[in-house]
Amino acid sequence: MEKCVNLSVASHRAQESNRRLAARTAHLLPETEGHGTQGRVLKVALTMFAERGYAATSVRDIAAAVGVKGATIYAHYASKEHILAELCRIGHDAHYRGLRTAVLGTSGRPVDQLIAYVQAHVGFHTTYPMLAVVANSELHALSKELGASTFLLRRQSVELLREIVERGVHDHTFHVPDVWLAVAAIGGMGLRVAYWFSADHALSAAQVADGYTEFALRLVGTPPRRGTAQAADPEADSVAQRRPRRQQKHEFPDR
Amino acid sequence: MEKCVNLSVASHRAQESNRRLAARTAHLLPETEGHGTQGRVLKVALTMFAERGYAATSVRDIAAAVGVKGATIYAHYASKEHILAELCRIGHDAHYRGLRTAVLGTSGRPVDQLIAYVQAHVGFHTTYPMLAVVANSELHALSKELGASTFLLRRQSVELLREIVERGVHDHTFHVPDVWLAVAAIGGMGLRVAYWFSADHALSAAQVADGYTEFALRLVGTPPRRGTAQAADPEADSVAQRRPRRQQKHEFPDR
DNA sequence: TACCCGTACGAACGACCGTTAGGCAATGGA
DNA sequence: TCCATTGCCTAACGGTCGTTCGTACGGGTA
Repeated sequence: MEKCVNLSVASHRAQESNRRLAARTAHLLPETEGHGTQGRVLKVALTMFAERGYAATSVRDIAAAVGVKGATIYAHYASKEHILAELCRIGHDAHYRGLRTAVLGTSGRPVDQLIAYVQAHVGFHTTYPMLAVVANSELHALSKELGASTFLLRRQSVELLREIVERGVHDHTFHVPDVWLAVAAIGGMGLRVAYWFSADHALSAAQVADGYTEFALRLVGTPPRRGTAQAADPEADSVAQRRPRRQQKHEFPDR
Repeated sequence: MEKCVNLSVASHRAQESNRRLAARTAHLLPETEGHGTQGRVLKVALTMFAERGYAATSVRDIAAAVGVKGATIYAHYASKEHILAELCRIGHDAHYRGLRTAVLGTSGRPVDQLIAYVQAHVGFHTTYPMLAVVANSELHALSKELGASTFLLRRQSVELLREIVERGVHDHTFHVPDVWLAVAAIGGMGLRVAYWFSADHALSAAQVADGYTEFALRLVGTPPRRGTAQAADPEADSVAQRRPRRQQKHEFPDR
């Protein structure tokens, strides 16, 4: 046993079975993807925070991967925590805006809104897995001050789903034992997608989104329109039986 | 801005909105709960790993909370990673054994097995939230050698659910667009319970387990026997309409 | 009595931590 | 040509990290 095996070294040998998430490439938002050193720092930090965790990633680690010395980081960000804060804000902001845009672009019926919400929710987690992992599982490392705007966005995302479910229950299209429980279940199962999904997964992002949309509709107790989904055949898009086709691509680029 | 604000200090000021999990008391298994220093180390480490994360918790932090000096920890554990390894192993072992016992105590019909599985799955996450959080979100910090047995247990837990769903699809009681997707959704939504559930939650552990069981049954497309769940009334136990009553307490102590 | 073993300690090792200070070269507008 | 700005550097500060070493105390055993 060596004298001093430190965190970053230990994390480096993480290989396959114990990977934190399946995705291998950091995907930042197109409009946020800067081309200078500052943007590269953000992208590298995203990858490392997602794979090793915030606390296990040092400023020098990020700098080395960017191709710069540690001190240079501080010419672009006030502190390591500010980098995390920006990533969390970007992630939750994109997430919430995606949900909001999708939901607002529907008829207004709770069923349609739920479909749009889950499509956008799952779509975000398949398109930006690393952003989702960092924004969700490193949030606790953020101080109250630096995380304030992020916490607000997260509350709004949950609240948006809660209102949809509540309205669906109210007009008797949804039937759930408890509104909050359904919100937690739908939100939670979508969140977990970020950990196991990757571009080379057997299922495409659209298939995952469609499958989870079907699951969410069943979860809230909506009666199936025609038949129910068939097993084993990935082409059998059961959601298409309820709506003409998956609605707009909810602003996330296709893969 | 101070000269050197370090991780442990920064994590200490995490207060409310950004807490990693809602639970406040570490709950180790009764049979694992040692009374000596070794047991106290395990319990304290569980709390700190759950709240701050493995990498953000130092050996001296644990020692101080136990009331002992850092060097003493090494009289009981070979390394910090060995503590994490033991916690992960305990957690996944209890989880898998709970699932297995619950499923084996049923009639053998996929519906009954799924009910038993979800009850045990959710029950574990409400009873041992900290153990679940550590065992799941700190797993990536474990080396392949120290985590081998844990990785195996996790694969077995997922495989158990996969077989249940597969058999249900095969005998036409379940109808899902994709078996693996249903497994991921059911497993994932249960896993998230550990993060938001606590003893003083508005919903009891039993209500959460029953609600999620209902969700899982709907998710796999089982036709409702009589009516569906009613909204807003926590006493309306929809699962009870399918089965006489929640089956045995699947070996987790009641709260 | 002599011995051992489990438990706990202070001190230290060497590496790494986040962060700052100060300097140097290139750039571009006045 | 001068000057301010930008971007990056080296070096260092004050700590903390995981871990080891040598020691000491206390109780059970031979």
